[in-house]
Amino acid sequence: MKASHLFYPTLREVPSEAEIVSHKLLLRAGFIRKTSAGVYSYLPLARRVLRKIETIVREEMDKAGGQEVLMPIIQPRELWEKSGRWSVYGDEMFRLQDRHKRDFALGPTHEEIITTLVNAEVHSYRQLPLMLYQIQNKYRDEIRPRFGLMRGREFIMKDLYSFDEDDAGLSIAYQKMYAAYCNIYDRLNLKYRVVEADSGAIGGNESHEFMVLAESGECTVLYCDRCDYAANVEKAECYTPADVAPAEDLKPREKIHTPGLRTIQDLVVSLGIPENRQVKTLMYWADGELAAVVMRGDRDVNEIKLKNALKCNQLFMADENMVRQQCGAGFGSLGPVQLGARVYMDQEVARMANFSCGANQDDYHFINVNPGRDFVPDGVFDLRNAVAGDLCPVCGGTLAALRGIEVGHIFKLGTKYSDALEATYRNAAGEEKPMVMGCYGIGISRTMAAAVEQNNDSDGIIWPLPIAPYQIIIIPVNAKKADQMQAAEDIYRQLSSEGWEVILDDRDERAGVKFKDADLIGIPSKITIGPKALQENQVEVKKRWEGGSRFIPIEGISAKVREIIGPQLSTTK
RNA sequence: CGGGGUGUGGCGCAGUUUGGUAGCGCGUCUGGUUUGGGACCAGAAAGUCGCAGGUUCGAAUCCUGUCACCCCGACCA
Repeated sequence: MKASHLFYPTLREVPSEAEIVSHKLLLRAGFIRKTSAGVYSYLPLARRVLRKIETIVREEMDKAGGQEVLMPIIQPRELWEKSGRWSVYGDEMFRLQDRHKRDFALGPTHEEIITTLVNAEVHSYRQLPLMLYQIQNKYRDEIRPRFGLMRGREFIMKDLYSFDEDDAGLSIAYQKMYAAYCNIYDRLNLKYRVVEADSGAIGGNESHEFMVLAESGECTVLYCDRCDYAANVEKAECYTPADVAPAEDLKPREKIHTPGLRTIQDLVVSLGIPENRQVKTLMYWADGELAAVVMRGDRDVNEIKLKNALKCNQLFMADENMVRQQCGAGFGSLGPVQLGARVYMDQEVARMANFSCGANQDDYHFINVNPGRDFVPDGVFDLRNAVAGDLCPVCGGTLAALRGIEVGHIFKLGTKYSDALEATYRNAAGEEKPMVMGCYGIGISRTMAAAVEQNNDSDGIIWPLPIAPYQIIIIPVNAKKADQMQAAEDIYRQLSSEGWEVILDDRDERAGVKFKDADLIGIPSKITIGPKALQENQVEVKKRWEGGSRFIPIEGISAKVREIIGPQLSTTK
């Protein structure tokens, strides 16, 4: 491709809307343009990258036994009523009406469609197992779209759905997908980790997330330094050794006057009580009932764990006025001792002794409170977020934390959707059984952003070779010099004919401009044709991902290029 | 939805407090000089100041309403 014809409008300045590096660079390098909040156009360079990611994903899905389909984006309300998700999905679903005022949704996901399809066509165990997948746009009216492609309202996603006779079949499918996903991220050349995850609203039991590691990641990943335990912070268990008892004598409880002191920090500052000797009490509204969560002062509540522990459907922070009515004190003065609500205690608190907490009376706190003696909780669970430094729940090693971008997520769904949508089959014994399902997603457009997030420098993007929009860019230093252009054309034709994807920057720009653009758009290797080297029939080859360059003779350039850049990749458009 | 902020040539911004009919840098176009890391000189084009109403002799500027976008939070691939 000649740069003079390539549509890649680069920007010198960063559009003010961009916050994170992938968003800034994809805009600046002419890969994407925004149409509306969370909705983007993909320009030619981006299209090529997306296609390469898709190709790798497709190859691995096919290899694992998947078959590609294409399904409607516009989906009728009835389908979503059947699964019960028309109301559950709420405002996050884009909804529209046709001319007859019939309701439709823009598909946020395709469980309903695919299950209905399979239900209609699959009736016998002889037709199972079955793995179908699609790569297409999905729509979620996010509360707050942000970070460019990272959290869009329209995004490209691969979803594969597996249908099996039983749990054993599902496990096989799940393992195949797990392996396929590892292959995919290996082939994409991205640094990632697989973590245990909560399966959330989609349902099911076992679930793993694939996290591309990057500073700007929205997820916190905890992993063990000794074994291969790794989990999303939402899921990571906090391991509390059972044998550790409080190592101090219990002191008598005292009520102290603490005018105006409301926060953990207030008590640290005014009374010198460290955060980890305090307990905080947070009030939740769980399925219409007030629930207090009691936790060490420096910890954060994990609402997913809480929701799972209480087995409730709806959970949100309680309103202060309501709490005051029922408990007699405001948020900053609550404690588990004789509280007018059910008390759920984080397991860590059981190991604490002589801590301080609110006295359920404004401007008063207790000190030297002890669980068991001063109050008995209605339940003790693991309710806090794990943090770096915690003990590994598997081997007792130490957990460390990393930031990650969730680019893939695999679930065992079980029979949740097949029950709701009556996707059944006849087994060998002639019995009617629900199919056992799994679903496996990869954010394609998000993966592109994640790749940039992980691979960039102050000059721009550094595409991993397997997904680079082009692999080589040829830059004649001066487009007006016929000998340079001639050499550039020759090399361009030769490398292109050998299957390399090459840009020839034939624009009549100064060398600096061409170098800057080449670096910005992140082409992995650059061949510069300058006057001095050309006299000796040489050109300069430079890799985007490392400093330094080398001069090589034009004669026999293909072999040299292969040697320097790497073997020609099989990935096709 | 709550809190904060911004809308002014393609991009980044100033001007708004104190009303007088729009300016800077980058980019674009023309000509010339340049040519190994975002050149220089000369000239030019391009803006209903987000939109609608109002106040005023006069509104980018004041008032009312409205829309869009960004950031923080609750939610999520």
